[in-house]
Amino acid sequence: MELAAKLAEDLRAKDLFLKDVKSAGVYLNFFVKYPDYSKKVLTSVKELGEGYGRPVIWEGKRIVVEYVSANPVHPLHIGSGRNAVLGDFIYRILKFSGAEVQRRYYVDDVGLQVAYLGYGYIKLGKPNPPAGMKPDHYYGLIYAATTTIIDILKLKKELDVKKSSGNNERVLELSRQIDELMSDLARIKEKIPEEIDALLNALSRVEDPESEVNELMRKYEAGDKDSEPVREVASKVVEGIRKTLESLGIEMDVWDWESDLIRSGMVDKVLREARESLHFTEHKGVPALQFEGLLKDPALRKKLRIPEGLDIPPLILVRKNGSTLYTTRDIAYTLKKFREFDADLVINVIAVEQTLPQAQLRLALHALGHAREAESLIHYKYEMVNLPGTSMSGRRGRYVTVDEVLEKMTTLVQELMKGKKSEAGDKALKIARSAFKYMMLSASPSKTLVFDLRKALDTNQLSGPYLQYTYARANSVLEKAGEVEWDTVDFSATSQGLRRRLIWLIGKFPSVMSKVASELHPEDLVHFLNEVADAFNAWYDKEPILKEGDRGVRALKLAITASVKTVLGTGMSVLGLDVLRRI
RNA sequence: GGGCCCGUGGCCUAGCCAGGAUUAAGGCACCGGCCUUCGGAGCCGGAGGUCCCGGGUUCAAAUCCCGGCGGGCCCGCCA
Repeated sequence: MELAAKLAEDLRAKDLFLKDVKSAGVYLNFFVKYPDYSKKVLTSVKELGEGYGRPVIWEGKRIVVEYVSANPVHPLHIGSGRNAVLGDFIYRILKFSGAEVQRRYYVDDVGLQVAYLGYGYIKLGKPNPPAGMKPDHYYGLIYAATTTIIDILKLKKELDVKKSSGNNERVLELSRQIDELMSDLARIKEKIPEEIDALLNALSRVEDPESEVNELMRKYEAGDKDSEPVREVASKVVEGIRKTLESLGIEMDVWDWESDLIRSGMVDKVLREARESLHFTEHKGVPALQFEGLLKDPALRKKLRIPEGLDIPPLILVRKNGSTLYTTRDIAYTLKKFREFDADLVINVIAVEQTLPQAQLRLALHALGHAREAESLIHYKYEMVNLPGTSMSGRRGRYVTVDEVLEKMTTLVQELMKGKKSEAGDKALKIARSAFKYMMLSASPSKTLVFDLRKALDTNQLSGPYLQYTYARANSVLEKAGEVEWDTVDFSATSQGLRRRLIWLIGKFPSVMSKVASELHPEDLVHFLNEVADAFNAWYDKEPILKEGDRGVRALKLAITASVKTVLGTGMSVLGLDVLRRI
């Protein structure tokens, strides 16, 4: 209690827009000189404009953000959509905060998944998509069909064996699994019936398709000519993905192909480094790194942000057939990202399910002598996006694509815009994609998202457009008003009701932004902008702005409106929502 | 089995890390109002809560600690 009184005394002595400070029990009550504070806030917004609220915490840093990086085997689904939207937010907030930022997409064309697609593609005689179907959608179906058929054939083989051996329990289980896959396949077949028949026909004549896929993968990694179609089909899928990102308003600076990385010799170099490392081992007969020694050091664990209870198995570097594994290549790729951009920090936006390999990656970097890179590699995690009832699966063709969500939302927005003073063009898309991004940004990344398309398309739940609408409303008032007469603003009229609250919120914006920038939590900014929009709309309804008779008060109201517009505009553009003067 | 994450009115989401002055906040859905005035994609009012459960720490717990329960994810020569 005495401490509070003492503090009050001290604070009173300093001049921080404070009228008075009183202690009340354990609390300190601050009384702000509202006219002075308001003047400071509003003129700051006026002078700094779009720079108002710019945090300085990343000033001068060089940062690489890797995001999306979906495998080139199917279209972007809404899980990748969450990744894309979050990654883009990170790019924007870092850039706004003064960092040099580079956006990279890692095309994993060397892995097993692309080999499956390439295999099906070759078996079908390298078909082109039918007219009107995007390549990523078409080849996504081929990919799902190929993996599903191969799995069915494999299970059937086992079923035959188990039947003759009389293992009834296993027979039932296998039959059930096969039925499930058959129904997945039937669903795919509705879209590409001819291809499915051709694939079934071709694959059922192959003795062991799985090992052929593996062989194709090995050849591709080795740069064998026979495997060229793999790159070809992956490129077509990537082109489709690029289009989807474009319609989301998301661009990349660099597209890195994993196969190029291998051809550059960087992966070989990593393998040589690994063999010389103290942590090198043979695990089950193949080269690996083991981290037991490193994990015993609590200080290092902390530096590398290895979750406390996490058990880290050895990292296998090379398969028995000589091909490398994803994380092995990712070691080389991480070094490439650091070097090519001379980066202080590399942020990987990757789903939480990859926590373990990302931790292994940091440990491996450290083990190979790249301590700085290991410590400066951030895994920005986000939780999964599931569909009501099920989870998505690329291998089975069970997913909701970003394209179809955007398309449906755009149509919906167009309906709503009918009869309004809507200008044509891509405005409906801009509103729709902002609504989509808003959904992805408003929930904490640490929460699982259940994506319900019906809810996404519910007109009344389009909260992204609410911000756009409020911005357009403020803009409209200002356009009608002409210039804000800053010299005549009456700052003494700032202390009541909603004006006071609005100025308070506007003044809070810089501290909100620096918290958001340091923690990279988009949801905090989303909620703040909602507060601003709510306060502005309530105020707008209560107090006429343009019709205000008192010149000084009118100028004040316009200054507040202009500041709200600036804050909303800056906040929305950092989130990646389209800022529209009219909607 | 082990590890990590999540659990807040019917549904969704803030607040939790840095415990107090928020009477637990906002949106959807629900009920009732507001278009002769600056953009009704809006505003005002109402109803609706065991902050998953149980202990503990504290003057004070949605918030911290321990133990449960429910859901998601991981524990591959997949990524």
